[in-house]
Amino acid sequence: MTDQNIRTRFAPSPTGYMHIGNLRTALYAYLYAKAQHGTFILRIEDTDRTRYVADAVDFINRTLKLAEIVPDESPDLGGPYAPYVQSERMDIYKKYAEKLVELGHAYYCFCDPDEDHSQGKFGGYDRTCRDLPQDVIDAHLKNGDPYVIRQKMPLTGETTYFDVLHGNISIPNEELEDQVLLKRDGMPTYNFANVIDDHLMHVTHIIRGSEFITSTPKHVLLYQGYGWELPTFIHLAPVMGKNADGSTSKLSKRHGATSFDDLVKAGYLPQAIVNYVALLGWNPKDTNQEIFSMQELIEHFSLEGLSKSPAVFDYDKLGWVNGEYLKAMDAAEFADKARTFAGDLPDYLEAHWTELAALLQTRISRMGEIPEQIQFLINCPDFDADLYVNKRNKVTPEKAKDLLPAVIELLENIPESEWQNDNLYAKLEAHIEATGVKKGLMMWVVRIAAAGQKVTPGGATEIMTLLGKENSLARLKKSLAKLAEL
RNA sequence: GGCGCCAUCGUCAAGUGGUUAAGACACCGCCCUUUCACGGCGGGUUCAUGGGUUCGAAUCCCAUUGGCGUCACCA
Repeated sequence: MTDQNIRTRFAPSPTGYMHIGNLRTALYAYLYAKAQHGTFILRIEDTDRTRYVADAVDFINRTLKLAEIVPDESPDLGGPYAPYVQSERMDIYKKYAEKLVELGHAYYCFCDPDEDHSQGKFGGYDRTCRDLPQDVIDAHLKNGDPYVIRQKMPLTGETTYFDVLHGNISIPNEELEDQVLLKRDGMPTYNFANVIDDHLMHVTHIIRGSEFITSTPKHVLLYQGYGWELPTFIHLAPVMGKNADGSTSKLSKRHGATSFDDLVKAGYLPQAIVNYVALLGWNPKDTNQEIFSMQELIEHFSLEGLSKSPAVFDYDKLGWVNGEYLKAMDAAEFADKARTFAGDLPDYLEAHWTELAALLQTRISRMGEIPEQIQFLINCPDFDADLYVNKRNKVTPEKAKDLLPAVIELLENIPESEWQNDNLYAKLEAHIEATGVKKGLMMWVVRIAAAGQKVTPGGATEIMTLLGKENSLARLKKSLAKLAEL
């Protein structure tokens, strides 16, 4: 029922940034391996010295850990095919590159990359080095001249491979250039190291982005050149972002927070991000469920559920998923976590934080909204009398002016020690009954006068509870004074 | 531009020749309500276009259009 030998890998280059598209690729590779009781490998592809970023490997480790994507083999963990960092495997690539030359599928090229060459089809180089006599090659090598090793592509015919999502894909061989395998600095290129490592590490399923669809024939030719068995290819559709004009393009920084890190900082829970991202381009075949724990994702995951068309990243839906996680959180846990996003608070709010957090818990879709949500409790907004207008409850500024004095008097008689929500509510309710005013009208007036803002987390009495007696009355009086000017 | 991939509501999507074309987000309306939110109920000309194949097409084929990718000593 399960194949113990399934092995997938995530092979990022260390850029210090975990794009949401890469995270999704890692997730799917992980989910597939785990769903099949297989092995998930983390391999670092750091063959570009010019793009190396310090601490980037730590960053990747931390990110994967936060996302609960845990490798079975990695640079830190080691494993049967260590090392798992490409820059530590240079001798391996050199050996295999030379072997491919021997096999007749690659050749030495001594062209200078900075020099202009006769323009062949492929721009900066031509294929003349293919035909270099052996004695010329030997002389260059003996002389210690710099060189690269290029793959020798077939000039005719086409190369076909099978992709789980797309079926057979064929590319005419004449479209394939004699790509560099081993660079001048001795480092392998992605297209080479990737194939060597995937084979050596016994990767069975290559799950990666669709940008590699066109270069896969080159990889296939490499496997065939060595006489190696082909892995199974799965090319994922890209994650898109929505542009201001409504069009879409591959998700990038201009679409806002698009790295896992950015999203966490914006107040989305790691599990919620993973949950949402899992659904971007995949959906379970056996359920309409939308909220999944990592364990549930593993249980439901199958390659058949992968989508081959691009998916647009939707912050609204992410917000909904995150909101579901937020609401499901233990109240105390939410309060703690939310507190770290709230910033500096005045004493009265600090004292009422548990209540405030409870009000926020069902109202926000991400923690980053908290400061703006509670700002009105710290500084009363300077508001206009129009704010009192509410059609449904038939509220007008005039009515507010009529009702407020009695409320203020009532509240002034409530001792500080009895200034709690239930009591305030009870007192106001009694007052409402005594005066015969509609509850909605009265509460609206009080809430606006105290909050100075149309939409608030919590109703009139809840806000006054948070503000405290002194503060509430000060606000009410000030509001009344403003109304008196009318 | 060559080559390649893709195409179901605004978005994520189910669907694999015969369905009233699911579900979710968003949106709109109603209910609930001390505002908002939560929750409940309800709503919407969705199969890019044009040709085929077929008794029958969102499903198969071709073309067109559009989107995306790729064409580095980056990955």
